[in-house]
Amino acid sequence: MKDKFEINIDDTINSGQVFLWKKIDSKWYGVDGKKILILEDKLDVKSKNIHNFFRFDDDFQRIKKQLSKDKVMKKAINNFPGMRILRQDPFQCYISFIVSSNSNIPNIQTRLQKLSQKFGEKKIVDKNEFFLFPEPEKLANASINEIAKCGLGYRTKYVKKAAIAVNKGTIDFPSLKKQDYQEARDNLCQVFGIGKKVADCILLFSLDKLEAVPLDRWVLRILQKYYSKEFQISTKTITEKTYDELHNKIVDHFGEYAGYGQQFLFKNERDSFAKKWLG
DNA sequence: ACCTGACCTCGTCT
DNA sequence: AAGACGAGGTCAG
Repeated sequence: MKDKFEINIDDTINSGQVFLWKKIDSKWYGVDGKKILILEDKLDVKSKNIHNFFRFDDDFQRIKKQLSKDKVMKKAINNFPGMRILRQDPFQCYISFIVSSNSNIPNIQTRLQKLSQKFGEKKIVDKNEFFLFPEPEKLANASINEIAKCGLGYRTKYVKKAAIAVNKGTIDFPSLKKQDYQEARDNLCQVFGIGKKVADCILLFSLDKLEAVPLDRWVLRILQKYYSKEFQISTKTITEKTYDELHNKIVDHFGEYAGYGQQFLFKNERDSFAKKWLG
């Protein structure tokens, strides 16, 4: 209970999970699907939205304790004890990570802002203008040309197809939530433009699969740097096969909350290189 | 089955 | 100032 008050909003927002957040006069405003969430210094613990978004239903102490068996992890958690994994709107999360491929954070943010502005509903909150995240139907029916204007490059066709899959019901988020990790991931990977890394992001950040560990360039670097003995990383670029092998070893080592742990390692390493976060 | 290269775009660096 | 580089990957050959 006490722990709920120790959340660090800045660290949580700036950990590469979410992109449509903006700080205005010491308050964070963010788009989460069809909602605009407002985060003040002290979180409103009674708000159902906040409860859900910050995963208050998780036993964070237990997660922390289990992950801290590993020394490097323990240190990373101690550096950012107030950071949390968020439970995002699944469709927004899905599109966000599809457009994230081979990109950096400012770039991803711009794309999502443009998509929302073009296809999402306008909302005024506290005299500030926001755009809700577009409905699947809206993106599914948008022309390739219009989507391309949002600066998606070759990801344009991914987004269009992915939105169609959701609109048709081929991809159904509530069902994916009920499936186990492997099955849900296999299903997500059927979508054109979703590989294992992107699938893991969607699973971890919006579908309650805390054992999903997105293996990106950063995580590989981290593993090479601190875990060369535990997991021998042969290549810099990860292949289909090595992805699963490595993932299995990681879950073996860190346990069922490995995905949660990955976030701490990631945040810790990124901040030591002072990468750009959201403003 | 693996491995390699191409891929859109944008911000940053030189 | 223009050109190269690389960024939280994926797909096709």
